[in-house]
Amino acid sequence: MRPSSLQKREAALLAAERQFLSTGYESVTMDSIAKECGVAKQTLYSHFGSKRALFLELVTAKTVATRRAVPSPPALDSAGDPRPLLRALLIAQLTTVMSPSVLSLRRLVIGELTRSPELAAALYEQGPRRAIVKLAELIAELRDAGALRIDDPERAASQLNWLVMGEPVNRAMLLGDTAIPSAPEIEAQVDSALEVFFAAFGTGGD
Amino acid sequence: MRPSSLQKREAALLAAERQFLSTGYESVTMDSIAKECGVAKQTLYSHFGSKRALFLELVTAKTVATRRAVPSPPALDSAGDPRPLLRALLIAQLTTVMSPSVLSLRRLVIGELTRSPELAAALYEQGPRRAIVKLAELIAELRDAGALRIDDPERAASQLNWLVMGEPVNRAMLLGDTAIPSAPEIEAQVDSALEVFFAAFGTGGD
DNA sequence: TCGTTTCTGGACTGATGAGTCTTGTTCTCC
DNA sequence: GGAGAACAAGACTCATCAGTCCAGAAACGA
Repeated sequence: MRPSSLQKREAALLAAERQFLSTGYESVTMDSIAKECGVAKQTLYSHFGSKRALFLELVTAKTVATRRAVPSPPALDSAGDPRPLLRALLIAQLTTVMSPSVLSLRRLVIGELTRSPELAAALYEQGPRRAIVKLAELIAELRDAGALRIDDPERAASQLNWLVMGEPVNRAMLLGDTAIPSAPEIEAQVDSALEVFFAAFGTGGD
Repeated sequence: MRPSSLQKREAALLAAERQFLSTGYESVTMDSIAKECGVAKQTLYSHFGSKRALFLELVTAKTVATRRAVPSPPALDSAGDPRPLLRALLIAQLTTVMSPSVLSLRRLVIGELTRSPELAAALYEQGPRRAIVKLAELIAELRDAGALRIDDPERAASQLNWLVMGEPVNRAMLLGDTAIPSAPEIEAQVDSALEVFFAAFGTGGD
């Protein structure tokens, strides 16, 4: 294995990512990928075997990379105000989801659902499912610390998650990247969701 | 215009709908549509002009048809319990959205976003946007009747909408039609959303 | 029944794109 | 410096598909 071989491989994945994410599977050609990353078409085939295989590898890698980009919930520091913790986590999650490349990946995978249900299932597990599980863990801790009045943390996590994500994700899916909210808008979205959440589940003040 | 001509046209749209919704735009051929509806390819072209035009007409018609399938909120009958009204409307909306053909349409349009942003924008307006506006109207009435404590009915409507729709829509987008909830599950989903909503915005009892 | 319009069936064109093959070149390691 | 692997460049095969063309059959209106 030549060292330059790996570089070419990375360059190919990068070009493939850009093209697949921006125009979908069908309308991308192996020639255009080869041209963009300055590599012979044959090299693509010797590295990945087929267009489909390249696509699968790309999407899988991107899915995993995105999962890693979402931070874990912060440790619970004694009995401080629970809201800032939830607020920070939700802002981080929403900001990650609202990035153009994550949105494109989501659109791409949804469009390919019939052809590659495994990709979509993986994205579901690594994305929203995982986010909600993380959220549920934090919510359960807060409940145990007496800061929330909640029966089913998992359900509450899902509700809070979609209270935050529903509108922005739906808009971005159908209206494109111009509908991506700014940082202050993201904060406002999280804050108004938390108002509802704490009005429903909060114990003490506010 | 021959009467049989219209029938052929309808048959063509039906076959096109089935095929486009189940496998996406690119992988459908004019030959396969012609074959399925028992019509010569030339007839398709004389009716619709091109594959793209057929697709656009199909999706537009289907979008409008779906909008019409969602019932309007019922009239406010004096000062009864507000919950059954919201409950009935939300169940109807969620049930409509959770039908296989509506879900497929949504997936299809999302996958074609780069190629046809107008279609996606139209779906957004006729679908979620419209549902939320309807919901906001009802919520505003309930607020005026003293049943809810709410500043911004439109925002509250969006929150309630995604409290109900978020989880099921996301699952159906990524996990396919096997993730469609049953009727009792739909009711349970609406009920648990309404619990949160009324805990946050309700005035009196409960 | 006659003339017109519409449909059929299938052949045809032209373009495109996945995947292969060939020839020669450039690395890397020994 | 030489052997073998990985690469470049591009020609080539083969299949598919949108859209056209045409000759004949069928349906319609008057």
